[in-house]
Amino acid sequence: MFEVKCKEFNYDVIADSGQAFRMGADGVVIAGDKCCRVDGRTVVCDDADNDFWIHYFDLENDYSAYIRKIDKKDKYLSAAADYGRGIRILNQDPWEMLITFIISQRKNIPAIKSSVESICKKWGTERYNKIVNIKYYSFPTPKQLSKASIEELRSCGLGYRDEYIYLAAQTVDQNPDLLSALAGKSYEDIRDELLKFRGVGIKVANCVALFGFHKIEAFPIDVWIQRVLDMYYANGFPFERYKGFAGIIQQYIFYFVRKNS
DNA sequence: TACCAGGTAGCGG
DNA sequence: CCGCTACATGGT
Repeated sequence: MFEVKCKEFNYDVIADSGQAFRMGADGVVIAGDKCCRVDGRTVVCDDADNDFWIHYFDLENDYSAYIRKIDKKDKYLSAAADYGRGIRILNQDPWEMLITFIISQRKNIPAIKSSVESICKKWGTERYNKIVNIKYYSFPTPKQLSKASIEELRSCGLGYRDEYIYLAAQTVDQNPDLLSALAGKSYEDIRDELLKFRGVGIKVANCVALFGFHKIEAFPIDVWIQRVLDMYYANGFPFERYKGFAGIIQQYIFYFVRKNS
């Protein structure tokens, strides 16, 4: 258990910002095989996991510095950043991001959460955390998920994505260091390697780079972001101004447009 | 009940 | 390089 010191931290906003699919409205977060409960600025967890959660919530970084760089003349972006105060780009597991964002394509967020929970319940490990006082299922490891057949995967509501998940699980299970080897590489190298997975296009690759490898220069463009670019930035989005951290800007926009549509 | 969802692959031009 | 379409399923 520990207290969050930074100013820019709002659990409800983070949990509803579409980057993690196992953060509940009740404050319970499941990541990999760990869990915690967030109550305001208190993170309740095993003390042995304090450092894990500090990194998970990216508490080492100062988000007010990014907010200050936003062009005040840009009314839309200023409003978005104000509305999404307390957002942080989480440091999530690359494997978990790869699978969940392959699932995410052409699905709404409640449907994504539902499929992810089904997969965890079927192939994850049942656990109990006495500090948080909950029973939960860990996210399946590549080895665990590699045991799933395409038919079993489809029963989790994956639709045509069943084959994508199956192939990704086989690939990572047979190349256990494939994803960890990417951790220190550049955004471009990571993106290009992710694009080799079947079912991973530019948008999913950018989400995995951003949320799984913390490459904050990645700028995923989904239907919502595209709408904003078309409506408010018809003459071009100022990527140059936000070079190096456009992914954080993107997250404010995504949360803002989705909550106000 | 239609319509849409944090898209991608495969195709034709 | 573009634009177009099929794709399975569930949420609203």
